Amino acid sequence: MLIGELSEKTGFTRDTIRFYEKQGLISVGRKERRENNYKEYSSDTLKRLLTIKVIKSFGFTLNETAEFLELIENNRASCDNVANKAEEKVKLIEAKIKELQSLKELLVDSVSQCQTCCSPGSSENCALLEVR
Amino acid sequence: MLIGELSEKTGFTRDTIRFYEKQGLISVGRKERRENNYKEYSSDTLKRLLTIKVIKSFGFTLNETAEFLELIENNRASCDNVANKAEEKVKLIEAKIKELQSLKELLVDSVSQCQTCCSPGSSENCALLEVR
DNA sequence: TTAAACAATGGAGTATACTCCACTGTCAAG
DNA sequence: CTTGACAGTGGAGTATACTCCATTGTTTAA
Repeated sequence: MLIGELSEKTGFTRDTIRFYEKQGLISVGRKERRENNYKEYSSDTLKRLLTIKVIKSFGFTLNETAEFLELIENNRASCDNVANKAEEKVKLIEAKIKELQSLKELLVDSVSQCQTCCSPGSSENCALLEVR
Repeated sequence: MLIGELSEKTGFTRDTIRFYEKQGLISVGRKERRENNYKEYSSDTLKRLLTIKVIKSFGFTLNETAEFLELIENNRASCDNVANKAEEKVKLIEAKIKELQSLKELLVDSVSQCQTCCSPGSSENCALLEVR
């Protein structure tokens, strides 16, 4: 199929598919062309792109996705391997959540301080922005 | 003071200070130069950079920081204004946390499915990466 | 036939926040 | 005097994931 059809079937834009091709996530051999030089994308490529979509939906980056794809290609994407990577990602997410929680608390504290640090309607700049 | 001293006092690198200057977050007038053309940074600039540091520590972007700085310059950085912006940021953070929680759950669910979708030691690729 | 859509390629831009590089000039210490 | 650190400027790169632009060629439908 041509890139337009592939785009339709995968939900990725043509440009994104071209980008992935450039990044090496998918490939089209020189021989896989029509007479007019248009690239003929195989159903394997379609499947691969849909797999990419799944992996990305788990929050993995393109680089990480590429790693998964390599495991799949080598038939080494076992549940162990996948679960390990997923657990690592879970840890990163937990850390990020923690970080955001801290930031949120800092902001909430700041806001509540803010409601007491100036008299209402005061035209002074907020003391919270002052150097600490 | 020269940029090296300013860098030391603020914790920002020289390059970062130059970057902020280029972005317009701080400025040095043509007249504020030494005879050798070295920029003379005022204590006001020092204070401004330290304020930038505070605002950034609240999780605001450089663009948002610039908005705050403008409010401060115009003596309009009242507690109301600041609190409003902080509350907006809190909402964004809450949304992001929610998003990350969902992703985490998806991954945790996937991992636990992973432990039942293949028999131990199986050499098959994990079915979780299959198209859904 | 014509115009629009589609395909290809190469290159650059977007957003964000820096960071590095190359080069020239100045200053300070050995 | 010499060398290394510091200052200036302009330009480009890094990371990430696209997205847009310009141009040329092909196909399709009116």
